[in-house]
Amino acid sequence: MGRKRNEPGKVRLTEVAALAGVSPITVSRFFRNPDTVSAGRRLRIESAAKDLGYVPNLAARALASQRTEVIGVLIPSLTNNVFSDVLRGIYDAFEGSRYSIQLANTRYSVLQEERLLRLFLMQKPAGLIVTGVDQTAEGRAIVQAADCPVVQIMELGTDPIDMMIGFSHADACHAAISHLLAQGCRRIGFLGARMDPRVQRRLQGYQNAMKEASVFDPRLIVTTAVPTSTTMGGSLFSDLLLKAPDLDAVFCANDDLALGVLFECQRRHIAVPEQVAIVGFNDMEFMASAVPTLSSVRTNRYEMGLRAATMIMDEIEGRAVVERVVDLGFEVIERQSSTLQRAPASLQPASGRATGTKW
Amino acid sequence: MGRKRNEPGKVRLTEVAALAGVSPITVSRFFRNPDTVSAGRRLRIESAAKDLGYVPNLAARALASQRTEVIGVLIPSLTNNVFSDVLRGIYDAFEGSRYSIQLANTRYSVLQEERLLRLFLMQKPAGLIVTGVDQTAEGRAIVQAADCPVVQIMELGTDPIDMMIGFSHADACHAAISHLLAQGCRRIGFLGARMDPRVQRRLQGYQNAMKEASVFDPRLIVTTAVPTSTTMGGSLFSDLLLKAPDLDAVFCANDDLALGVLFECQRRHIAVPEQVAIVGFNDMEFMASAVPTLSSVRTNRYEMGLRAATMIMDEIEGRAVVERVVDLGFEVIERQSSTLQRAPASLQPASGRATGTKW
DNA sequence: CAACCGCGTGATAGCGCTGTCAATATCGCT
DNA sequence: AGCGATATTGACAGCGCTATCACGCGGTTG
Repeated sequence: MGRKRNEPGKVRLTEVAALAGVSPITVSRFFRNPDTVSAGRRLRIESAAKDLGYVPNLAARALASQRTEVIGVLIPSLTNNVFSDVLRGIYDAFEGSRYSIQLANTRYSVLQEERLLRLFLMQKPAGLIVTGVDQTAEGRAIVQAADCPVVQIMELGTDPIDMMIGFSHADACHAAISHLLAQGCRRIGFLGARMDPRVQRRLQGYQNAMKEASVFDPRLIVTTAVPTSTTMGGSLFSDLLLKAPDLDAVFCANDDLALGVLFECQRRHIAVPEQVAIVGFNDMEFMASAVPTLSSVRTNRYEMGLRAATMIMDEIEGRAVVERVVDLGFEVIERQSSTLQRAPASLQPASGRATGTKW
Repeated sequence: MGRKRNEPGKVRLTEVAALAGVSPITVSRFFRNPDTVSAGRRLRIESAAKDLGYVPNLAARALASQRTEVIGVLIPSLTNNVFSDVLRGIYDAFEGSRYSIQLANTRYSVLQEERLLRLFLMQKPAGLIVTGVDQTAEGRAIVQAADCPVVQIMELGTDPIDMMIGFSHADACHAAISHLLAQGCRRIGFLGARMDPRVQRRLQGYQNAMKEASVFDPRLIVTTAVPTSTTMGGSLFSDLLLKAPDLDAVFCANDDLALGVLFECQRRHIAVPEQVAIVGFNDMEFMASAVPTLSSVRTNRYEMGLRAATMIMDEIEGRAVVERVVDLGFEVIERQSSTLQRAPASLQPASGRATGTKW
């Protein structure tokens, strides 16, 4: 009965301890906090471990210590480059730290998200980063059960699970529309793909801005549930032209769409910005090199990832995180595609940053 | 001495077993393989687990069973969308399976890669997916020590660690240059950024093709170590124009560069393809919607990820993987940007696929 | 009809590490 | 010299699960 013992050739803490002439617990301490071990033993342990090629067993460590150094990250999509920027920030922040990242993608499904959160829970993660504020009640409960620091990223909301970092998509879009209105545009179209919660909020910002200026017209809105792409930008724009041939500007909920609109304009010989102004969203790198250069709304995605990760680490390591809801703001980048002769570009771009609650 | 016992309120296998009126080991079996437990107990265990909100402890499972269900994935960059396509394939393949993915990025550094492999080793991964064939000897040793299925992706090589899936970058580039030569181009530039091993191999393919056609000229090559971007495409092209004002075509080692070249041509009023033909690499989505549409070399990135993951799972689960080195080939997609009047586009695009060894 | 098989179940011991507490060594100070 | 404070080390037990073997039971086999 029982299981067979300790196959030879296996290198455990015990083997290292034997070779170094110390007790196993001292070796354990050496790996966790070298400073607590005297210099002499430190050297002996170090060389013993190297000689034997010792590799710590993370599972045993996690079981004994009742915690892990795994940070769970939940994002809706791997394809959308918006998230790769955020991820880069997250990975950069954890780089060199003892934490490792477990990445999962929800495919924009809250049920999937729930399932993945449950999976994360089995690992007893040290921290969680989740996208958006639209978790199910069940999802929130699971996160709470994980009993670890949590950061919601990408958006802001009134009821954070724990911590939160993002910006107001509605306000950002509102600012972009205001810019177009200031340029004299009145028939401003809205193109949106995928229509995830954040794009919905941009649409809300658009509607508010248009209504405030008394130029709202539902025919100016064209959306699709299909994911964003450059080609989709072209076809949504074609649809829009049918519904509203008199339009003078287009706001695109993604830069991919904006690029597609630009190409479609080139194809149809529509002058940009003279006949149709274009503004995108996210300020991807290519926007600045297009011809004409494309206006967009800059969002601080890399910084968002970086700071979310830092907030998690601060919280774990007992450094009080005072700013638990961070508004990173945005900036409307005015380029040629939305700069009309009749109203020369102002030198100070409109930018938004939280001063207190929502701005 | 010792540690305090079993705090109450904690739900372990034992608690579920007690409520269901069976032994803990039966509950363990139920979770691992429900079929081995009789129907009556199965139901009792199921409801007991649900009532108590039981969550298995992965660390304990891993420690006791001496294995995990973690697949380690090493890629050089999160920003480069080439890898996000591969990743999507990998995630899709493991979707719904019991495996979870641990993703790490090497930032194109073999030392970093070594460090990350060592980290993976501590988790006793069930499988590894690594990018490229240029691991250090030390890195290969670590991978071998992991004693699990390994797939190298993105390229092919003569000495696989275990399994391999990719295509020949040199051949793919060679085919693209052959296409341009067939169109009558002779002064074909090469633009490359980052110059990682795969881009180096594309450059090699370019050089071979140009030399075979006796039109090689080192002044036609412009590269940079800086990462690729659309803006970089424009500036590399500007550099190239200074070195070789008489060029009639440009091959770009990335589609981002190709887009940048197109914009730079628009800016300088250079007619594409009449004055300068353009071919990119990877066939990103936007290439087909540009004006003019941009030629590129299609690579099967999504399928590569999908199949790499499948190979890993097959190997773990004992299904023999016979095709251990898979050449996915590529396809030169001829679009307007490289279709010259003097030589109308052939209806059958050049495509390459391995027939035996290297083709 | 004994021997045998296979299924479902349980008892036991152990996976490799760390939390806890105790013991000892070292040091500064009165 | 004597005392407490601090640094360093060790013993022990246990983290929650599973590998292994043992056992009972009904059915098949020669």
